[in-house]
Amino acid sequence: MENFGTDSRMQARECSGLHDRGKGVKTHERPIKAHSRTYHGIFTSFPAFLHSGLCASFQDSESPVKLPVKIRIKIQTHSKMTVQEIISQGVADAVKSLYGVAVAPESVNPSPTKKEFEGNLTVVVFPFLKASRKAPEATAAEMGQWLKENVDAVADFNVIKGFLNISVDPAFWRNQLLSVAADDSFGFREATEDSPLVMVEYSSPNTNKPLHLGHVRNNLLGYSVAQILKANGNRVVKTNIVNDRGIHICKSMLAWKKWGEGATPESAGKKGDHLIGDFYVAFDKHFKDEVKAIMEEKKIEKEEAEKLSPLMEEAREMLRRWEKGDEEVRSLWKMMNEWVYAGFDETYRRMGVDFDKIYYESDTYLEGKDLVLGGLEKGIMYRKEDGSVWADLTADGLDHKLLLRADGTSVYMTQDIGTAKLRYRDFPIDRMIYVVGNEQNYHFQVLSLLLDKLGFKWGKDLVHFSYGMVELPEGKMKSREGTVVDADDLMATMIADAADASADRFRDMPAEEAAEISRMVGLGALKYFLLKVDPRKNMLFNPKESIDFNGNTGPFLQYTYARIRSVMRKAGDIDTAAMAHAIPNEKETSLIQKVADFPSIVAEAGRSLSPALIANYCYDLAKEYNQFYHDYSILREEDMAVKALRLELSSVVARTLRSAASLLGIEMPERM
RNA sequence: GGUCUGGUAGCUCAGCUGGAUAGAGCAACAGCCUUCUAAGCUGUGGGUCCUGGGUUCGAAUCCCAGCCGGAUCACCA
Repeated sequence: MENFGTDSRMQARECSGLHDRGKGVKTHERPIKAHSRTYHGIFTSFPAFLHSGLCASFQDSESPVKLPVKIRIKIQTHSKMTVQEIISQGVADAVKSLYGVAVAPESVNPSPTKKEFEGNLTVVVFPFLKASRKAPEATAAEMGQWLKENVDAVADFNVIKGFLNISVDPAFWRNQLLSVAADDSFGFREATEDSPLVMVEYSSPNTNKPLHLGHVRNNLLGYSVAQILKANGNRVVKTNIVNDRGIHICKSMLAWKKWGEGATPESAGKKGDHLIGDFYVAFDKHFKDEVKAIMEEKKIEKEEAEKLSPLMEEAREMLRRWEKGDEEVRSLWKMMNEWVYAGFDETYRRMGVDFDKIYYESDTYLEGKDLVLGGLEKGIMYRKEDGSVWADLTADGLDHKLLLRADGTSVYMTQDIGTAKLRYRDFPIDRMIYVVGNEQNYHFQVLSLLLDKLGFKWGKDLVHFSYGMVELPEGKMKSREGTVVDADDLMATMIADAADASADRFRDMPAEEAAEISRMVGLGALKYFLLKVDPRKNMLFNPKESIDFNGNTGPFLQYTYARIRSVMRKAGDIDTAAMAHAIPNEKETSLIQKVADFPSIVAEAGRSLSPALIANYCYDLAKEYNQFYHDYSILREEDMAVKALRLELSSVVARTLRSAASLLGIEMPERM
């Protein structure tokens, strides 16, 4: 059985040093186990982070809304209220005025009215029944009447059971549109010097093979989370820990020495990471053959035969030489790693992700030792008779954890402690987010505790952004033969498919522009496909069924954007003055309402670190716009005020779509 | 076995800080391009929201128990 969820673990057993955080692909095939369960939890156990200062304040532009006389003074202190905020405040005032009970406006939370009912915003009045001491219907009616009389924005209301549906004066929606349009950074919050400094670690590959689908999910999630945090006014440092040392690299190196015949990326005409990956596969093939031969010759079990393998012994010897700093091994290692980095850089560039600071495990793997020994002195750790050093975490509901072997060498955990130390030395970070697959949940739980004990202020609240595996249909994956869903291949396929799908449209277009659009669309489809689902969930990827370009997809968003841009090109300047008296119709109103939601979506995505939330918002907005586009003409509209309003609305929708998509790393083509 | 986690339409998924008749896309079927881009729009069919209890005016959503799937519990990383 091939299983990508565990291949590195299995190899690691053979010796030491394989640490590939960025993966996360496995076959659909499952081991037979009596009872087992999976962890897909995103925030392992550090909810404090979620409630700390990551939410945004937004809505910045001047809002010319008129406020009701009675409460004007109170509201003037918040001169930039959105329609929703006006209603929330109004409801709070209604409860106070009618029933003498104080309610926080933030707790009111009016929701968009369902399509089947009349109105824009709905308030559920059940929570106020205690205050009113009346039936739901009577309470809703009373509050509705009060709002209609006292809040200018409220044009009308209706009551169904305990639901108070409020119709907002369309003029307020128009003013909302104007205020959104005037805000160039609508939905985003600028970072200041005092903003929290957040470090996001993602990708984290091994240097023995190219990036594959699991890394793609990791990279896109990490990049998107960083974008979302930035949009919420955080200072963000994107980082990557490259596992550039260990037995796995030695295997590739050994294979290259034995069978490589001096091949280089240039001579082989291959990206460096792919070339190294090939040698890794070659090693494995020879190793397997060798083990099989030994098993037959000596009539022993596989495990014993593996121990006797001369090939593996050679690899181990190479690792020992590497650790001693042997010049020949080191220079080969350096050369081959350079090839891999060149290949990775190309993949990252194509994917559109980047890093502010890259750490290499060869630099950090010795770093944690001092901290552990320091912890030993402080009594945080203890030493066993054999000399190994442990932490006792039973008080926290976990086990004893080894930190230094009897021979004094480090383990994975120690390395991560060391890396944390270096990072904190380089950046005074307030928070740390590790984008690593859910298989490492336990590791990060322990790491959090240990860093906290060792005095890292962000240790306790570190976030393990834990995402699910990408599963492939049964039998599809043959890792040892190197037939993973390769990141470069996948991207190339998507782009080629996009080009095919667009062939007709590209006829009158320069080849260069056509290629650029295909690139955006192909990658947009891939990114949206991977980001629209809840990160916690395992996801199925069937390479045979290519990713769709229709329906709830990235290209759908891009198409909507390109369509609007096309209209805007034909429209010329918007007559803003004409718009002053336009009254939006029902559809326009609901679109404005949708757009106005964007800042709160960004804030919520920041709180819950959820690219999927952004993706779903994009889809809803595009869907709504397409309906509007279909039902109403813009350029042919004869009423200039209405035309101006529709243009402005279209322009704002396009801008919001582009902003939102940028949080997912998706680019918007001007035409397609 | 302990811990964690997922189970919503044929398929892929939203909804989960409790609110109205559970929503999309794909697939199937039926419509809409002399009109701003049909990668679009409209409609039809399709559901024991895993099961059973509980809390509540109200549960897909919260709690408990169970069933099914997965991860993890290494001197591997």
